[in-house]
Amino acid sequence: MPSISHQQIRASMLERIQSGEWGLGELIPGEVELAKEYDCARTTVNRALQALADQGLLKRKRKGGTRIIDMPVRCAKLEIPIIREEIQATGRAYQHRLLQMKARTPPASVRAKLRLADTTQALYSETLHLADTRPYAHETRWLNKAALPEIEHAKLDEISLNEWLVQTIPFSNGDVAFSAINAPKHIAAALDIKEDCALFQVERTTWIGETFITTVKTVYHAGFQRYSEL
Amino acid sequence: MPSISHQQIRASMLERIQSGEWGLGELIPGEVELAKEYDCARTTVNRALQALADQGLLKRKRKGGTRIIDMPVRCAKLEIPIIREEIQATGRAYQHRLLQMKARTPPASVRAKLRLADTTQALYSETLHLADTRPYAHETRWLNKAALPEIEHAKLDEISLNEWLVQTIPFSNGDVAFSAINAPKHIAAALDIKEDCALFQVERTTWIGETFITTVKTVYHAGFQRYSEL
DNA sequence: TAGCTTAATATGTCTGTACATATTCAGCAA
DNA sequence: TTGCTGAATATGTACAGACATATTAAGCTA
Repeated sequence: MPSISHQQIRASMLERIQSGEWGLGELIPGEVELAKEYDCARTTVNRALQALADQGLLKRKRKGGTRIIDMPVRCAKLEIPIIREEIQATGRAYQHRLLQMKARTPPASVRAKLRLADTTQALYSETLHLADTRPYAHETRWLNKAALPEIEHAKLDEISLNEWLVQTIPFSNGDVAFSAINAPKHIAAALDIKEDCALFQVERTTWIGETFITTVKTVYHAGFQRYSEL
Repeated sequence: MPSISHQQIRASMLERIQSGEWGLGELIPGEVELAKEYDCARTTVNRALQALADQGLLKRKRKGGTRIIDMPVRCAKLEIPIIREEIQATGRAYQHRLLQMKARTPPASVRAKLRLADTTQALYSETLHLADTRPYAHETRWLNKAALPEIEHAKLDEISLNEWLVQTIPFSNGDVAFSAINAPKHIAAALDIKEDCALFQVERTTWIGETFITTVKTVYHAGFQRYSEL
């Protein structure tokens, strides 16, 4: 007879939390006691507890014991897919147009994000992504050339700059900010909508270690929604 | 001399992935081999590998081995704090105003979200959240009365409906959608901004098991940003 | 009473072993 | 060739034991 699994324990504990058996901020029994209750090794209970703590439902402290979080903070795990994937996943055809691309001296806000010196130039680009020939998103990007000398040889007419980066620097660190903006004239024109229409905007900056790679603003078509479970 | 920890192994492996030593979609050595390399128990390597797999960098299959993800999907862990906390964290004073609250027959879209029958009534409310007396966010909520009979006795002049729910049903399931909207007239008025200004909107529906609790639209003040690392 | 020291304690984590389970692959049969 | 069967194999996971470490609480001292 197989003994209880850490997943079962985790599920059982989740229920005890959701049902209110273990109330907000309350101290729950120690690992040894729970191990006795579930009739398994302490290691197994530990694993279940750590998972729940990772998930943000428990707070654990040495000697202090484990307690239910007092002020639960909702967390949403948002996936930010590659635009091509996102479009093709809905069965539509993907296209992209490189509207602009040239080396320029970036404005101060971008210099700050990429940690660039005042005089340094960076690669500026604007790309339009289309789904079945209809505008899907508009992307404004600044790229630190020093971080990516290979960029000169990339065939950016075949794959989008976006995707070239994912292939070249697949696992970078980064931050994101979500916001709403009124469409400025040139973006409204590109997306073929009225000026001042409310649009969903994602700003992202990525780096590896001390090297700042790129910062990008993606503005989606009108009515776009980003969805997630929690 | 203490032996290597699973965190160190994890960091080391992350580096090997980021540096490209282990390329996209590539098969990496098995647990036993890595354990030998890092001079530790297989369990320890396993733990590190599982963490990286959870994080979405690796894909593991029994007998198949462990490989680097071929098409990495960026994930942002977004925290959705209680508005009061969010405001007080910036050192400002929090206030809220219950603008409206009454039982009504919800429109079809809300009925669908809360899985309500055509005739059922639900509790409708509008709340304005303020930071230092300035409008911060406007909240429109529908609440399934059947799921929460205790609502009648809640003192909603003392704490916001929002917070009453967090205390009563702290750990529910849910989904969220982020989008941008042009401020409709009544929200523009409440937030004291111009009509049609682009605003960040969060729509959330929560449930426990088969019981649908509430659905809420939160519209934030102009210029609001939701930030996250990835 | 305030401040320091020490013991008690709950979680954190590594080890080595054992067995479970999914998946691949080679070999054989129809 | 197709389909089945069983062996090989990499990960998944449980266990017991040991030690590490942070933190609290109690006891002692000035």
